Amino acid sequence: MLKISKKTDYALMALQHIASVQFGDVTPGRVVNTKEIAEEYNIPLELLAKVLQSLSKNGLIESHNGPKGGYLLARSARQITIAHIIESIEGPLAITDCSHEKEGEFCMQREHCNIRTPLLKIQDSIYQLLNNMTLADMLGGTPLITIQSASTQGVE
Amino acid sequence: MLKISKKTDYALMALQHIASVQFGDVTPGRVVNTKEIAEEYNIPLELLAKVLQSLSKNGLIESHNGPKGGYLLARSARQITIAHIIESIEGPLAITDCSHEKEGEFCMQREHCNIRTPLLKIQDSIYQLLNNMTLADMLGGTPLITIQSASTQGVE
DNA sequence: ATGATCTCCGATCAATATGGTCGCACTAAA
DNA sequence: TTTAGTGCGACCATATTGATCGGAGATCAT
Repeated sequence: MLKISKKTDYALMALQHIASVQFGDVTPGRVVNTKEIAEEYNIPLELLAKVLQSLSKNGLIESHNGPKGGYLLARSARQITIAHIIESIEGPLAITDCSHEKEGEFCMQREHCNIRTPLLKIQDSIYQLLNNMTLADMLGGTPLITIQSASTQGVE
Repeated sequence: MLKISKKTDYALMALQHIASVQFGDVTPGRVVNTKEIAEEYNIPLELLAKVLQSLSKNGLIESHNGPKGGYLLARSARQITIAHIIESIEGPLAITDCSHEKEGEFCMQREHCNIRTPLLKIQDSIYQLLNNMTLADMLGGTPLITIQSASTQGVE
C-alpha cells in the first residue's frame, strides 16, 4: 500500500529525537544513546540499534563508542532530507521494479510495456517531494509543501 | 521501499490496454477479455483475472459475462485517477500505519510520537499527486506534474 | 436444450520481505 | 582492566505478496 517500513518510522523518530536534544534548550550538544531512545518511544532495543547503524553508515549521524558514547547528527538538520533517511533504511526508493533493472533480470512485460514511462514520472515526483522536505521541517512542525498539477488539461 | 505491488502494475497495464483498444482507431468500442491481455503482456492469467475483478468491483471497469464477454471502462479515462486504481488493488493508501488506527490496535510509540503529523502531511501530498493524474494522462504519454516546495524557508 | 466460453469467487500454497532476536567482537572511558 | 557502549552478522517468526487451483454461475451459438 505504498507504505514505509517500521524501521523507517523508527529512524525518523530517532533522528527527530536526536535533533531536538542536540539543538534543544535543555542540554544542547548532548550525545544520545540507543537505550534512551528505545525506552522513550518503546522501540525494541536491538532493532533500533540496527536502524541507527544504517543511518551512521550512510553518514546521517555519527557514532561515538565506549561509555558515554552515543549518536549525534553528522550534519545540520536542514541538510538531512526525508528522502535520504528513507533510502538509508530501505535502499533506493523505487515505486516500481523496472526502474533499476540490473542486468540478468528480465521484465516479462517489457516488450509491450505501456506504463513504464508514466510510472517513472510519478516516481520522480515523489522523490522530489521527499527530497524537498528535511528533518528541520519535521522539527518545526508544519512542512509547507504544495502540489501544482497541470495534468487535467495538458493531454493531447 | 515505497513500492507498488505487481498486481497494481498489472492493473495499470490492463487499464491502459483496455482504454487504448476502446478509444483506439482500429476497433473502437471493442470488448477485451482477460486472456487477450494476459497473453499480450505475459501476465499469469488467473492473477490478472483477480486483478480485473477487483477493478470491476470498485467500479473502474464493467464486466460482460458469457462468450464474447470481457471488460470495458466504466467511465471516461479522464475520470479514472491513478490513486483510485492503486486503492482498488491495495486498499487505502497509507504511507504509515498510524493513519487509520482502528480501535483495538495501539501504537506503542504514540504517547511521545513526534512524526505523526509530518508523515500525514507527506501522505496527503502523495495522495494529491496520484489523484491529479488520470488514466488519460498515461495514454497521452507525458503526465505534466510539477512540485512546488516552500519547505526550505518556511519553518518557524 | 446443450455445450462452449466466459466471468466470478474462494481456498490454498510458495516466495519474499519484514520485524524482531541473539551473540560476540571492538572501542573508549573510568 | 573492567564496564558500558557501539558495530556487525547470523538467525528466526510472521506477514505480505505472487501465483495456482477448482468450481459455480452467466451468456451466446448451435
